[in-house]
Amino acid sequence: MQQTTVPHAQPYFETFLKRWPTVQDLAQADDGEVMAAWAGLGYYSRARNLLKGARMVVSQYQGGFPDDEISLLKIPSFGPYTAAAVAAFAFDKPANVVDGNIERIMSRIYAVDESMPAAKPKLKALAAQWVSEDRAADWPQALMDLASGVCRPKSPKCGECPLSEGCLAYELDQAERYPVRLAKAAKPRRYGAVFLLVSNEGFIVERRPDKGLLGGMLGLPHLEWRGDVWVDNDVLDQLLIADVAAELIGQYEHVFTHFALTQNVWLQRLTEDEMSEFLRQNNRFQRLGFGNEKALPTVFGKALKFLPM
DNA sequence: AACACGGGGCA
DNA sequence: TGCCCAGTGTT
Repeated sequence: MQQTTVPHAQPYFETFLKRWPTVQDLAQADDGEVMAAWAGLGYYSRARNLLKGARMVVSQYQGGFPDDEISLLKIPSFGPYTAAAVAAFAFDKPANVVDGNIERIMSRIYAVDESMPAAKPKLKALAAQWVSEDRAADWPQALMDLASGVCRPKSPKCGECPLSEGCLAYELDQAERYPVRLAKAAKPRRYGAVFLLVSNEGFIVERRPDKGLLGGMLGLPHLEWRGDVWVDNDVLDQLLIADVAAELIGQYEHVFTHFALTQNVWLQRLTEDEMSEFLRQNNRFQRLGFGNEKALPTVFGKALKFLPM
């Protein structure tokens, strides 16, 4: 769930456990199937690293997880948070489990005025004082539950909080001010054009390289997403199939972590023969049948919604 | 230490 | 519109 809300992640979690019930099953999974199952969740490097981690656990530990934080931390997809969380929740070991929730609680109890993210080391040190040898798993769980339900980012319910006595932010009547965050720089905007090369059976996609944005995912062909506005004539010069008429059928907006995208949607209708011929000459592309749109990241799923029914 | 990396829900 | 989410890996 790293950086993802529980309600968003939960159905994916259920699907994953049904399809790959054990770490051995996941280690043997097909990479493309795992990436497709992750589509829509975002932060796709997590899926690649989860697979790497599963394969390492099976090869190094014969499929049984190590139970100490130091060893867990060496597994791909395990960072400081996850290593501590697994040590505590799976093995009931004392561990300093610090996620965004616990950072918020600490910043309020101690009224930490240093701004995020610079304050993170200080908040982690403060959280260390709350690690308990007794009921090691219950303490971080209780703090996280308290943070999500009571010590919420907006409108904290200090009147219901068992820790309000001694909470410096509460005594200052400024709970909502913490954690202190500086205003973020405005998100830059980029512009692009995406191409729907469509036959009666499906449409053309490509497997994106493992590194970078949407790495390892299937994607639609598109112009590079750049900071300057496209010109339609330029787009027409860069069609993958030059001798088939292209029609501009829509435009949409999509927001990534570090930029916003305005994208035009271009449609080219192909016969089955034209598509087969194109695929024969362009190995990096493949056809995805209608009905499999869920294998695509959201930014491309949005483009397909412009297809006339 | 700073940056790259998705997407959805909510005020 | 901006914030935040059971953060990690790379530069």
